[in-house]
Amino acid sequence: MFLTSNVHRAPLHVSVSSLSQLNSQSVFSVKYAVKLLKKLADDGNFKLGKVVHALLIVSNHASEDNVIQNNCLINLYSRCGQLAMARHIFNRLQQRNIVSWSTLMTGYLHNGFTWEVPKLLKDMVSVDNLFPNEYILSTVLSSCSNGGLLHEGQQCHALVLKSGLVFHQYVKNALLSLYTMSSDMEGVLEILKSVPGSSNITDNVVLKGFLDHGYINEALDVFSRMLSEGSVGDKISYVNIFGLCARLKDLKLGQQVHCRMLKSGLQLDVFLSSAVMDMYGKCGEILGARYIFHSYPDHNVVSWTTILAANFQNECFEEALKMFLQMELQNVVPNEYTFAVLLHSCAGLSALGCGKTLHARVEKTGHGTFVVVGNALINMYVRSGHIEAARALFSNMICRDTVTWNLIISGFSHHGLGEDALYMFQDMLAAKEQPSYVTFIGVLLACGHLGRIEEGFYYLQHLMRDFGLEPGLEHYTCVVGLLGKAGKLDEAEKFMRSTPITWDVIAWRTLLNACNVHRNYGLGQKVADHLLQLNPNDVGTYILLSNMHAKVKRWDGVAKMRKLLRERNIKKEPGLSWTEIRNETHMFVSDDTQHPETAQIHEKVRKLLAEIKPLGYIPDTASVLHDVEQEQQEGYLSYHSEKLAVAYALMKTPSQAPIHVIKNLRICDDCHSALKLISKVTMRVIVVRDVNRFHSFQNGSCSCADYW
DNA sequence: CTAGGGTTAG
Repeated sequence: MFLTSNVHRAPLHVSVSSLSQLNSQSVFSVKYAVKLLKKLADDGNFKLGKVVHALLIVSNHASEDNVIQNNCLINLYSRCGQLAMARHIFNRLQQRNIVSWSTLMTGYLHNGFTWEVPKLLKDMVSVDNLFPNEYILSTVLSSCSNGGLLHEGQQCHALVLKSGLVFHQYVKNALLSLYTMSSDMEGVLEILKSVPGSSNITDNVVLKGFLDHGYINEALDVFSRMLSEGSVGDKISYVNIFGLCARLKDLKLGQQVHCRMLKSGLQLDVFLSSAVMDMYGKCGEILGARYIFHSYPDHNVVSWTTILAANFQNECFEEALKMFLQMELQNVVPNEYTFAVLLHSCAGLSALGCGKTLHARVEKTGHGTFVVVGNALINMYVRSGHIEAARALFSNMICRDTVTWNLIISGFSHHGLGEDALYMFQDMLAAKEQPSYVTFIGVLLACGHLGRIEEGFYYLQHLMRDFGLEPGLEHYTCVVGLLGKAGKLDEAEKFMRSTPITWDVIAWRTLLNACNVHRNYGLGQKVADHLLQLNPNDVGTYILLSNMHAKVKRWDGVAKMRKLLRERNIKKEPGLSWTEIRNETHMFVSDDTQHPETAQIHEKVRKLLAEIKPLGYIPDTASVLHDVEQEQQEGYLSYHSEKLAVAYALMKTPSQAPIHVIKNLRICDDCHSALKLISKVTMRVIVVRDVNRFHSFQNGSCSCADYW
């Protein structure tokens, strides 16, 4: 074993056998023993450390009053994770100094016993009458921030001020960490303002602190100062700066930083490669993330989870699940974040079977008790249409956070369970959980479902502000939907014109949709014109407009829309529906003839339509453009993808089983009325997830109350 | 002889 000494002399060759030569008094100078012990402590070499300790005892070099050497021994044992031994030596010291205390404290801190460190400080002051120096204070402050000891930390701050050691950089940085830990960013700014001087470490502490607490402009300030001072030097700085780019979703900036990093010659390590992957993933550049993943092949759980997350964030859900299999083959053990990403990927696919398998697994491994996993499970069940499973999970959760509440509230809203959503919101307030920006989107959606206009406005104009939240575009769009659904179209339009905000396509389409449902042709045309001005190639607008023309039987309008679509060569996404039967996903395209059982499926659809005709089903030819761009054909309706999927599921599942179908577009009017009646004649629950919401068809009606 | 900053979920 080679130990390289940091002093100017030839490297020491130290091994157990060569140490036996040291068993004579002449070789063991005190100075040499200290150097040796320091080296062994730095390397965490417990085995050799013990040998040296033993030799010191045997050779009568271990005396209780050799303070420096004993401090080295305390350091050695605590650095090797042998805290009990370190404490034992400390207890037996005849003489000790402030370094003995400092070393012991560091031992407690690094071995996770953070709460013991302030107690040691108390003992040190009261028993030995020593006043803390900069070493002691920075260690105690670090212990307080690591252990979340806010109260003790504040007391230390008082000591720091008393001693005048704030101006010591180590102490200042430890204080900054403490204030960051307690989310007191104003306190951080205060310290930065009053204490001059900053190192790379200061920059990194505050950069990460600002980032974690949403102080983005302050983080950018730090970054630009680092650039101007040329101090973007080491890996940790880059990790934090990539975090900033990821947060900003600024791909250009991220690429520039990446270039700078490459030019500076810094080599990737597992932290840095994860940070770069994460940046590319969050900035929507999945290829960049994959490139980094392959260029630094020494992966751990975190870097694996990062690449899985990058795939998930870029909607490569299947790829994320596939890569997990590779991860398992490499014997990398997943953690709670890994499971959260996987469950969210299942949610993206509505892959219930896969989600359930993962659910069983996290229950078995114990990961199910982590909030991130619980949240991901709720999301997975919500998004695969099993709102009751989500409800049960929610009520069994041991600890919940804001996200948990947001998920269940918006889950209920998307499933048309407005009452449940609002009750949950009340529960959330009763549980003293702070509602967030996202919470109110779910709440306003619920108000929309229930037609509670006044209540919605109360939340928007008063309650949100009571919680210090400024309503945003999403909330205002919910209000447009709320007014529109209640048929107050002119008010909705007035609201849009009078609210000083830049409305997006989604908001205008919400109004257009309301005009469509309420057959307000005049306003609808106006809104559609505006929408087409914003985006002349927007397929969604053409479809809604055409449906509207059809509803008021303006066939010339329908024909015009089709002509426009053809002229502008606008291709519509094909309508797809899929359903999972016994862990297998079956995909259907409208007018599908690829499926091996096409003949039987079509026969089933015809039978179902014949069965519901006596209940009042009239094929609605106007909806056709929803799924095809060609001229409408007689009988074409029968082959809409969701009808095929439902028919197939009816053929292949037991008579009591609920049916779940996922669709990539909005469900069309005709399928909607057909499925309502099919749910009645077959006595089945049919849940369809379309792009916007869930439709739960049961006994002839739908949870969306025929408005979507 | 003793002290500080880094990656993954929404």
